[in-house]
Order: sequence, then C-alpha cells, then structure tokens
Amino acid sequence: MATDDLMSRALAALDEVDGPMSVEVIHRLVDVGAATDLMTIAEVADLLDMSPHTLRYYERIGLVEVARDASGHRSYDAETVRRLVFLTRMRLSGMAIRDLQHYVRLADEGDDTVPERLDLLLEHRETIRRQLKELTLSLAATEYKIATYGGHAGPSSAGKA
Amino acid sequence: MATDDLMSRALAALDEVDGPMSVEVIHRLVDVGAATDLMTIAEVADLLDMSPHTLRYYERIGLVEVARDASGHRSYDAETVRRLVFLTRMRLSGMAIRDLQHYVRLADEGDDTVPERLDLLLEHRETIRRQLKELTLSLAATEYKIATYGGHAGPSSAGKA
DNA sequence: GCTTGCGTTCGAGCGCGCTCGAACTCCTAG
DNA sequence: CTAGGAGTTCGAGCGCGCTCGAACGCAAGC
Repeated sequence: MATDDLMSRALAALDEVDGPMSVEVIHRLVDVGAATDLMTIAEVADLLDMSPHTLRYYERIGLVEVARDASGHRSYDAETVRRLVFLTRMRLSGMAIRDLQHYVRLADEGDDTVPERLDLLLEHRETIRRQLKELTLSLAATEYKIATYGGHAGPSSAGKA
Repeated sequence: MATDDLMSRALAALDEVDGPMSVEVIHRLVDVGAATDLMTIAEVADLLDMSPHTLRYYERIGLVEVARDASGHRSYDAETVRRLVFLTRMRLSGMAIRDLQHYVRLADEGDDTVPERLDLLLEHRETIRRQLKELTLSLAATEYKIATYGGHAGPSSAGKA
C-alpha cells in the first residue's frame, strides 16, 4: 500500500523528467522513510510491501542489522529503512540475494570497497538494460498475439491523460 | 504466421536499444519458420538458448507435443518451434509455467477459447508493463547510486540525446 | 487476572523451474 | 567390428527465496 504510494509518486516524478534521471527525483524516492524516525516491523513491511517474515529473513541472512527496543522488538531507524529500500529495489530488478549479501559485506567494510561496489552496480545496470530489452520484446510479442486474437488496444499506453 | 510483423514491431519498439541478443534472436526467429522444416532437439535448444533437458521437461509437462522420427528421436516441426518461441517469450516476461499450461490447454481446446486466451494475454500485457515500470525505477535507482559512487556515465544512457 | 494481539526465535517446509544421472538405444565413422 | 556421440526414459535432486508453524514474551484493555 505504502509502496504503491511510493511507486506512484516516483512514477509521477519520473514522468516529469524526460531526460536523464535527475538525482533529486531519486532522492525523493530514497527519502521516503525519512518522515518517521523509528518504525516497527509491521510498518516497514507495509511500507516495502513485504511480509514481516521476509524482513526477519533478510536480517537473518545478514542483509541488515536491526536494533531492538526495550521489550526486544525490532526497531528500524531511517538508515536501515533506506538500506531496505535499496535492497528491495535491487531485488525487484533481479539481483540475487547472494549478490546483495556480497554488496552489503563490501559496504560494511568501508570506503575502500567503493570501487568494487561500483563495479557491481555497473554490472547490474547492464543486467537491467538487458531485461528491459527482453521485456520490450515480450511486450511486442504479446501485443502481436493480442492483435491476432482481435484484441483491443487496452488501457493506457496511448491515451494517457 | 506473420513473424515479419512481429519482427518489425519489435524492432520498432527496440530502436533505442541496441544489443547483440535481442535483434539476433529475432533474426533467428524469422529464419526458423522459413528455412528448416524439421529440427533436432539440439538445434531447437541452441535456437532458443535453452538446454535439451528443459525442452524435454516442457514436453513432459504438456507445453508441447513433439513428434518422433524413425529411431525415436524428437523431431520439431515449424509449428512446434513457433509455439516454443512463444512460450519462451512468455517465460522470459515472467509468465508462470502453470499459466502457460493453462494457456496451452485452452489453445488445444479450439477457437471457442480465444476470448479467454485474449484475457490472459491482456492481463499478461499489464504485468509486463508493470515490470517495465519497476525496472525503469530500479535502473534510475542504480544510476543514482552509481552517481554517488562517482561512477562514469557508462555506455549510452545519460549523455544520450 | 485474563484475553488479545503483536512481537520474538528457531528450524523446517515448500513451490518453482529446472537440472542431472543412470541406464539404455541407435546411427555413423574409422 | 567397434567406438563414440547424440539421443531416449525415468525419477530424483537442487538452488532459490521465501513462508510457515510452534512455542513463547510482553504490554494494554476489560
């Protein structure tokens, strides 16, 4: 839910810019969790549209460290939420958990690993681009098939308000 | 089948994206229907960039029926290859095997099921569009991160007109 | 006090989509 | 005649990414 919100905001923002992505736009994306300072697992789960189970799982496998409050409950600070936003973004674009673990390990090792992290990101960017190509191709194939079945144009795409 | 149509549509959609893979695949795709008539499992596997194991698996779960030659070897005709091309295209865009089985079942039931198949395709088109949005967002996030790490623009993208 | 509800830890289980190995058959080249 | 390579069937196994259930803790409200 909250992620849908995030999504629509981000997409709206993306629509505004029709050139290279502005850094500021992305900043808004990343800063989502900045309003509240400490969040419960349920709140974070809701924000990121994932289950508390998965959040615990991510912690268990070392993707994030999460502080506890007085009664032992997880307490997510802004920094942690930001990392989770990034991680889920990478997951959504198909980066393997294994690779995220590697990345996080590097990040925790300090600034010396920036070049290596950069490499990983550059590589992942290529992966995303390949996926975009594949998806575009699949979209074309699907629309072709739809056309042969006499399907109509469908929502959006052309008639954008 | 008007694979040429598909190709031109796909290429039009892809005009911005270069890359060895997609275009070449389409080319091979077109050559297939036209050139060879019967193919071995190894040829099909090579064409579709998948393993013979997977091809047998697809047959086993009912996605395709494949004829045998005199000595019991699989012999893929153009029609079957076309179906496989379609199926792999759908797989590449994330359609579940389960859904493909459903689709194929409908296809085998005849023209009465065209409306339902159309529905499935329209739904899948939306799925692809959502994925495109997600991926675009992830690409933006990745480029933002790359920028913060002082990464160069890399091939195409930022500096592109 | 007692229930309700959200949280905790731990380990096990699951669905997906392949992927593989074993044992066998067949065709062809040397 | 033999060896090699590509094919066959069958069932089992695997890696991934969660997902779940059980047993428990704690704080608030009736």
